[in-house]
Amino acid sequence: MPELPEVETTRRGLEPVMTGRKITSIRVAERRLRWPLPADFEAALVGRRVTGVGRRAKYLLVGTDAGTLLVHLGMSGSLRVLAAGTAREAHDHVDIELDSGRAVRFNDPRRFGSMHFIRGAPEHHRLLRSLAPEPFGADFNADYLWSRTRGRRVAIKLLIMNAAIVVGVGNIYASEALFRARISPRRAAGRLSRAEVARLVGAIRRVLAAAIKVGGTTLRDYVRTDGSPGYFRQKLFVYERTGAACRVCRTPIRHAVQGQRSTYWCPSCQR
DNA sequence: ATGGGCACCTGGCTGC
DNA sequence: TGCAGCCAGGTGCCCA
Repeated sequence: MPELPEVETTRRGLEPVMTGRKITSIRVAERRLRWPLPADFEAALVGRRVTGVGRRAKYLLVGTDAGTLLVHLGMSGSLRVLAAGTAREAHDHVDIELDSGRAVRFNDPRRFGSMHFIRGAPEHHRLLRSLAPEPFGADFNADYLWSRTRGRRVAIKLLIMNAAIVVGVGNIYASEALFRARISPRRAAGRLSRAEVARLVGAIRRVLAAAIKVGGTTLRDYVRTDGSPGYFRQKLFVYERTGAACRVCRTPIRHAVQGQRSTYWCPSCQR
């Protein structure tokens, strides 16, 4: 699902709805998420006041006066804002009801998503402490990516999807960023030139920013907090376009599997 | 350390 | 119509 642009779009939808509100009740229909919800999950959250909604990598961090609710959307998760009491549908697993009369509802058909309540500093949580720099952060730059690619034989596409190198780049935006940087996804990371590395840093930033602007990419399950889709799908150059004409040079887009994930690229534009 | 592969889960689509 | 097989925005963990 959701890569950084979809998670950031969700964050922006939740922030004005949740900040300053008190959590009046938590209704759980399914505890078996990627990690089962603990027995004290509801009690830990009820009565807490939300201080803000942040994001780290593809995680949402709902800050409260007593700890942080950590949410991951997995492959198929979404969070929607509804009136409290709206009838539940398939795969609606958790409702967070607020004192405004609204509810934030977690839906996730595949249940690869997760929720945790963290009492201490979230950055020390095991799921967050080893994460690489944010793509929009000053510490993600050409010097950094240059040093992290040297000596690496993995394909560059797999490297930029590695959350120990840079966070937020998933299967769609990895292919799209490499197209925009004119680099073949199959190149060994360590063989990229300095100029190519610099191009790639810029391309990752630009494609993620452009996707955030239009609410992310909806392929199947993802929706924004108001239920509307993201519109970046119309701007994809290569993802899921196997055999179609490259939008730049008309060469048929190619497909291959890397690390058990589909990769798409233009064999003419990308070298 | 690095690289490769599997597992978790449900639904939608294809082809026989 | 039924069903097997394959594919899908992620990532933690295990093995060599």
